[in-house]
Amino acid sequence: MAPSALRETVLRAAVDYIAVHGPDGLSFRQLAAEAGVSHQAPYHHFVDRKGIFQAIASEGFIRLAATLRDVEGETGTDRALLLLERYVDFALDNRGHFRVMFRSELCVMESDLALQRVADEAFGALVDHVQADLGPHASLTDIRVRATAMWSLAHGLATLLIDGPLEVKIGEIANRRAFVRAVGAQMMLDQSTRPIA
Amino acid sequence: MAPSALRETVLRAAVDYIAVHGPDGLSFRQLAAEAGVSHQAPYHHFVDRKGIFQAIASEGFIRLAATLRDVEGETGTDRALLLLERYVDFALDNRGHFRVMFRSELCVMESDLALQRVADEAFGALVDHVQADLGPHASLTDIRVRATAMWSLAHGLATLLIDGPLEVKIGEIANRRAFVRAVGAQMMLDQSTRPIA
DNA sequence: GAACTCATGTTGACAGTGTCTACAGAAAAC
DNA sequence: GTTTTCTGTAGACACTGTCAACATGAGTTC
Repeated sequence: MAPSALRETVLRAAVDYIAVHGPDGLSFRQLAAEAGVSHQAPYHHFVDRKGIFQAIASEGFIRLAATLRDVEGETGTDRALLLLERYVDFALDNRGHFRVMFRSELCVMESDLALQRVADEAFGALVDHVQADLGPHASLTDIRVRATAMWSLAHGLATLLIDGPLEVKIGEIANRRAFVRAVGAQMMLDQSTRPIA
Repeated sequence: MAPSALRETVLRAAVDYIAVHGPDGLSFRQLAAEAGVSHQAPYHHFVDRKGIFQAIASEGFIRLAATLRDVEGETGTDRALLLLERYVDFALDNRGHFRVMFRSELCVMESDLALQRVADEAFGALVDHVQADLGPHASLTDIRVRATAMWSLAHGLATLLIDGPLEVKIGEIANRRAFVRAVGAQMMLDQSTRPIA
């Protein structure tokens, strides 16, 4: 067996489970059983039950950072819409990771410097885009506010799509991409160009 | 003892616990012990472990609906900003509820029609505001998109403030109210009136 | 008033869980 | 060649949600 193949096996199984059932019912012993090892074997790869969540979150933030860094758009609005779209895509394509990344009870950032660093990387990617958008003379406050606004919109939309009652409340969403773009445009285009009812 | 005083006691204790530690580690037996009853007594008031989460979510949606219905603002922007502010306030003042309300693994809407109804009420309050804003000739699509955008922004911001690494990433937020308003204004004012860097 | 129902509590048992400790062998380091 | 480290096993512990059986007392029905 390749070095730490068990770690990889267990990690994949955990991510898959969480993507479907959420993180709460995840059982270490069951993961071990599925992997065909004793109930204690996984603990040599993850200190804790929390350890596996930290690993998943870390992987998630690395992917998210890469996703956001990849975004390139001409104008500010273009870029903003793309960022929103990619963020939501990431969340839906990586439910198992996304559901863990923002749960402070599961993966405590404070105690894990490495996790903190990759999370910084992801948020840094967003801030860099905003900074490039607003120009070199933007105040720190403006950057913080705009970055938070964009992040909130994207995060809220992603969360409501994954866990929330959005689709139940709002009806079937035929074309998700188009819907996400419309939501983004609703917020990020200036009023004059918005389709007014 | 008043009728179902135990139910109330356990419910309060659970909400308080969740507000601090999150829902995952919540132990029925511990709640029972704290209330000074046997470990099975609470099960006469909540069918399940999930039952208590459903009860908490239900209470939360009722409060949220009332909060949103109370909002009255002159212009559309005024009202939108107020809705955002109240949503975030609600989340921060009712962490115990908020942390449960949007976790589909904890409280499955599909199986609980009453819960579904109160959740509808809350989202309906938002939609009504949007509808009043956009006027009687607004298309259903426009209403859906705008309501989703506002809800996403509010929900994302609230989530990031409660559970997420926002404050860690963005630095100390001296005046939360002002910051929330600034984030809202960033998104909801038209470009011409935005403070451009 | 007697009998019955039902809500609310009790106790005991069960399998499943995370975690601790102790131990075994194989690979790597010295 | 010896020692240390990595990766696995096994058993035990307290704790959990849940099931079943039973106690009790208040209200209802006849």
